[in-house]
Amino acid sequence: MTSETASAPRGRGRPRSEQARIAILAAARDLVLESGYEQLTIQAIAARAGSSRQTVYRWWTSKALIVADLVMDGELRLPTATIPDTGDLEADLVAWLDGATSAFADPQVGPLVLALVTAATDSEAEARLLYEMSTGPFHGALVDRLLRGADAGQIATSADPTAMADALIGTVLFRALTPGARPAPSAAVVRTLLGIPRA
Amino acid sequence: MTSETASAPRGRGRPRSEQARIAILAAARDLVLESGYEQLTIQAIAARAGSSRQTVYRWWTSKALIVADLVMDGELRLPTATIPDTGDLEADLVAWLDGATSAFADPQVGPLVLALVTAATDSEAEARLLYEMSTGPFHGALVDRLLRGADAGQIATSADPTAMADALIGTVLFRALTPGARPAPSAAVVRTLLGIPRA
Amino acid sequence: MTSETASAPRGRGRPRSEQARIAILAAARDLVLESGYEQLTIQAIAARAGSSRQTVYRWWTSKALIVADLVMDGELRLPTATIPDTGDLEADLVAWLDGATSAFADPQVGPLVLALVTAATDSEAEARLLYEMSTGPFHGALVDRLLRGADAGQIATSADPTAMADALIGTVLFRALTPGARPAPSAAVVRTLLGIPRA
Amino acid sequence: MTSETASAPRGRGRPRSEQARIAILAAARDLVLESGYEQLTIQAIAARAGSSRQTVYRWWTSKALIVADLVMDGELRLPTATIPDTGDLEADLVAWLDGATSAFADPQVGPLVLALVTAATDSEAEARLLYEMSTGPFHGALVDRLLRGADAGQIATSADPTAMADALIGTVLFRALTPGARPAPSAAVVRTLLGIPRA
DNA sequence: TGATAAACGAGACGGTACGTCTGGTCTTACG
DNA sequence: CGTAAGACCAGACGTACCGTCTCGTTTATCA
Repeated sequence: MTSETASAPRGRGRPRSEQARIAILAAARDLVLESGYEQLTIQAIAARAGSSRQTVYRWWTSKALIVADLVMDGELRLPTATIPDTGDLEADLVAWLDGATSAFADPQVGPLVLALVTAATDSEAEARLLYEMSTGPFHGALVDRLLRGADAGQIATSADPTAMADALIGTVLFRALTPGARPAPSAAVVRTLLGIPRA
Repeated sequence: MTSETASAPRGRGRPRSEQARIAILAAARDLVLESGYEQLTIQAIAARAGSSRQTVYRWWTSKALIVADLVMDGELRLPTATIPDTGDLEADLVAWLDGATSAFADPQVGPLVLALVTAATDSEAEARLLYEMSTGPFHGALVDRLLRGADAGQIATSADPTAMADALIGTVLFRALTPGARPAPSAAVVRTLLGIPRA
Repeated sequence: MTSETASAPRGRGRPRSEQARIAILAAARDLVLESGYEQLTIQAIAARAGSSRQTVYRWWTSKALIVADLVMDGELRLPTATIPDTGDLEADLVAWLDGATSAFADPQVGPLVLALVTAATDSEAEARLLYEMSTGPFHGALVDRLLRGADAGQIATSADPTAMADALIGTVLFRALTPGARPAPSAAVVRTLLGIPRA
Repeated sequence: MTSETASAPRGRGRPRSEQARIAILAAARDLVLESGYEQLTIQAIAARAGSSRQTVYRWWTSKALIVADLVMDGELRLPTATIPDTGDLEADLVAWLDGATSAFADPQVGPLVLALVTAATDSEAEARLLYEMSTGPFHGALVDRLLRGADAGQIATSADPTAMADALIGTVLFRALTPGARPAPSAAVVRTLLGIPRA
């Protein structure tokens, strides 16, 4: 899926090169993983993709949109894209939080997430777009899982599912952005949120 | 306080110009507020400060360090720098979270916080530095307040103070980075964390 | 003619802007005439030419090569580029020497010749290049004219044409570099070299 | 001798450091010999001399004046400072010309002469000063020697001593500035100038 | 089947910012 | 008061990208 139009405009001229599109996204992904979003340049993307800078500019108007397409195309595979549902909410959330945290330590994933965060700080419009494409679905899936847990009576009556989802994702962000801090264990976070006394 | 040495080296040559230091920090603050961290350039800082680029480079080696000094020098005044302590933990935390959230809407504060976040994604070293200088103290103050609340029996036994601080700051980050989302009310977040049933 | 390739490479990309090339050379010529070679900067050339500094750097790697191109492109019009041949060698040489000397007094020419001299002192490689492009042809033309005069018996048998050419050009250099000296009259120089007694 | 005052200022304060003056001139000489006049910087001179830049600026207002002082102080030892007088003018001039030419090949001398030439092209005022301090005396000594030779009947009646001196020094300049050219042998130059038929 | 049209690579264009270097000046502590 | 030290403003250096603009070329649709 491109950032311009969902499907080919089916015009008269030469059709868009799918090969170039794939090569550019792959190059962008590799470069982000190697050096981070700040050091990412259109120049380097085009060079590594073997395409021209003009071709990049023709289809994407900003670095952030390229990164957004990485998510849409599944180039960024978050191992935490789905929240497990074994019936035990606490265990599921701990597993998810641990998985997300360890994913940031993976050089194949961490830099891309930071890239999304940085791109989000560029402008509010991009932040909204990226939220809809990446963070939003996660948040929705979390709320769904929490509601199922609530139905099963696995959440304290004091807890609000949306607030819990905010806090869970926020905790992931906090851990990603503060490599110097010593975060609380995932189990402690989940128990705190669920309102379940320590065993 | 400079990024080089805490106090003047009292050497033989011409002493460092305090006026230039202040002008540079003020210029950096203004430019961040106007256009954000991404658009911030050393060139523009020096021009607005009426100093030379060389003077900036002499004392700061990166944009992130300038932003760090903004925090140290109090150029970035977070209205949430202190956590209130009225004896009612729940009310205090709600007030703090509301204050922090509304602060992000203030054009005098929000862009600076985003600048800190972006600077943190630049490199792990800068992330650690910025954590020690800005986020870290907040986190510590939160934990302190929570411990006092725990002593007063205002926290569910299931809750872990460090986990709560992580989640609270994470929630603030989540709100800051997702302007498109509709976050849960502060009261719901705090109640969820404290494990206190809805009134 | 550029300093890179003699003719257009007939490549695929956007062709080199002849307008920019001409504007840069004209700007360099004007600036040399105004302030001399030492004060000449790439920055000022680009600014006056209305081009970017990068464009200058793309085609010329040093100030000296720009000056060399001034000669090649005829921007530097030496009124002594050709040695007259009326059949009277002595008169021709006196005319040439007077012409060359008065040319140095011309603010349109003198500074450019000094620029060539200064550029030649920069490095031996540049000196060789400039010699081949500017001084060398003069020297060759002088030797040719002298040989024709020798055939006509207008040179003393003691005289060596190459030595005479060296001395004539050397005399021009001497006059150019020593504005404080009172040089001998051109007629005396030529008579001395030709070995012809004073009338 | 300094470029400021001929004699000690005899003031009240601390007297000028003769050691600094000598160290600066020596440093300037070494740097010119190593890298040429163009690459010479006040910064590098002061650093090598172990003095401060301010001290250099206090006593010399331009690079050219430092080079002028090098000549005055004998730091630049031209092996051709005196014209031999064996009674045989032709042999003396050939010896002088050969000596001057080979001196330019000496890395201890050539760069300094080129430095003088470059300094002379900087401005007319400096050219006059340098002529009076370096080239002028040479020229005068040459004329003197030629007049003695003329008295001895060793010069063609067609020759003019001043013109010959101009041409001789000019020939030296020509050789110095055109490393790519193949100059005429010194004997040929001298014979041409003297008007003496080839043996 | 040939004209048309759009995308492609290549690469030059005017810009802006980089980080470094040097030029001159100014301000301190020391001798 | 001269000196070494060193910070100051100014500005040129050469490099890297930016986003735009021709070029020649390729690959489709449509007349």
